[in-house]
Amino acid sequence: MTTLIKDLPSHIGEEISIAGWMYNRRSSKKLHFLQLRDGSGTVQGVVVKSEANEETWSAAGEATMESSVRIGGEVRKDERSPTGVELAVTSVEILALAQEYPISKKEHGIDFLLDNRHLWLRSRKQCAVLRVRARLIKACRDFLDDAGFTLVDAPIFTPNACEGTTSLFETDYFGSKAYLTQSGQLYMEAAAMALGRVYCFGPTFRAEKSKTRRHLTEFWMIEPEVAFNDWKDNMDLQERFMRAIVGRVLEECAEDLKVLERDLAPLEAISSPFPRITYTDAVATLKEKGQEIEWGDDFGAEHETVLSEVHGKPVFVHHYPAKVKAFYMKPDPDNEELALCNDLLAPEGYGEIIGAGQRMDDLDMLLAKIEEHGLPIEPFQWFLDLRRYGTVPHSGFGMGIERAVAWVCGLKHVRECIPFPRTMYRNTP
RNA sequence: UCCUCGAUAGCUCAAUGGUAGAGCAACCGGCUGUUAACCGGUAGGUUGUAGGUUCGAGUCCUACUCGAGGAGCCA
Repeated sequence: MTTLIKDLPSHIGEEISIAGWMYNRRSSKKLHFLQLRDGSGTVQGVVVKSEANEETWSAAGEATMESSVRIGGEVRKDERSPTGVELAVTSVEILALAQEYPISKKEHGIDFLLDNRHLWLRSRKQCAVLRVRARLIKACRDFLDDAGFTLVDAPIFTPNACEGTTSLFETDYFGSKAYLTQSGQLYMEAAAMALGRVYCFGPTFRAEKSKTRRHLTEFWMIEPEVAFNDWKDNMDLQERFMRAIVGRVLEECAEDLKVLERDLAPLEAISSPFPRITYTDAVATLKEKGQEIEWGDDFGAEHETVLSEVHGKPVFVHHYPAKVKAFYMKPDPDNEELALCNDLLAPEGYGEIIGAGQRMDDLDMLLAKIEEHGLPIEPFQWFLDLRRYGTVPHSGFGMGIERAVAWVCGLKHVRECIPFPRTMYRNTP
C-alpha cells in the first residue's frame, strides 16, 4: 500500500510507505535527512542511526541523487517542516540506484537545461509549470464545454496554407505534398455551420525562422468558432473566457504560482473590464509614447509591450488595417480598409496571446480576397462552399496555450511552457 | 534571412599574450536537526573545430560548427 506524499498530513501517527525519488540528502554522522519527492509533493525523511537498523542506515547513506526508493516510516508532525510533517524512516529500499545525476543543485545555463529537458522536468519549478499548463487547458475546455461548445478535432495534415503568408512544414504524403497544420480555423468554420459553437485544441506548426522568446515551431492552440457571432460578440466571449481561465488557475494553482514566485496582482486585475481600443487610437498612443510607427504598419513586439503597459491588464486592439490581416477577415462595411478583427495583448510585455476576427461570409468578396492574396482557388473550394450553402456571420479566435501559460506563470520564454519545446534550432530531446 | 553575444573540468564561471584556477557535483573523512547544510582532503583539462600571427595563444586574426538574445512574421 503506497501513500502519496501530498496526503501525508492526514496520516499523522500512522506507519506508511511511500514510493518516489530522492532528490537530495543532507547527512551527519548520526543522521540522514532524505529529501523525497513522488510527483504529488515533497517530504523529508529522517533516519536516526541509534534508532534505525543497520540495513536501513546504510541504504539511506548509499542512495544517490534521483535514485528511486521505497521508504517506510511513521508520519510525524513537525513545525520545522514547510509542509508541517516529516517521515520518521524505519525502512529504505533502493529500487534503482541512480548514476551521477547531471542536474545539480546549483544554477545551470539554458542550453544545458534544454539538452537535459527530460530530466529538468523533475525540478520543482518545471513541475509547477506543467501543472499550471494542465489546469489552464482544463479551464479552457470546461469553460467552452459549459458554454455549449462542441469539441471538434481539426486535421493535422492539410492540403494548403490557411494564411498563405506563413511558411509551412512540408511532408511527403504518398507521393504528393501535404503540410502540417498552422491553424484549425478553416475547419472550425465548417464545423460551426454544423454545430453552431465549436472549438478545436491541438498542435500547430509554423516553419517560420522565428528566434524569439515568444515563438516555437510546434505549439498548442485553442480555437473557438461561433456561428452568428459578430466581432463584438467575439470580444465579449474572449473576455469571459480569459477571466474564467485565469480565475481558475488563481484558485487551483496557488501553490504552484508561489513556487514560481509569480506576482499575482497583474493576474487579479483581469476581474475588471478589459480596455478596448481601435488600431487607429493605438497608433496615436504609440506616437505619443515616442514610438516609431505609421498608420498601416503592423505592431512589432515593442509596440505591443508599450500598449499593454499603458493599461496593466489585457487590452483589446480592434479594427486593424485589412492589409496586415489574413484573407478571411471580414472588412468593416463602414470602412473597407479596416478588418473586423481584434488581438488581445497580454500585460507585462507578453504580447499577443489571442488573434481573433469576424470571418468573410460573402462568397464573391472571399473569392476576390483569395485572388488578391495570390492563393490557388481549387484547394479552397470546400471553404467557399460554406458561403454557397447558407452562409452566416460568424467569428472566432485562437489562443496560444504556451503564451498564455508564460504570462500566467510569469516566465520569460515560451519554451519552458511546453514539456518538450521545438524551436528553430532544437528538436531534441 | 539579418544584427548582437557566447563556447575553458560533469555543471556554473575565472585566468594583463608568459606554469589553466575556484565553487558545486563525484569520491574519502569529520559533524546529533540539516533546509542549495557545513568543514577538511582526493581526483578531474587536446580551452568548440581548422588554419594563421608570435620566442610563446584560453587570450590576437580568419573561416567554420553549435547555441543564446533580438528583428521580421505570428499565437
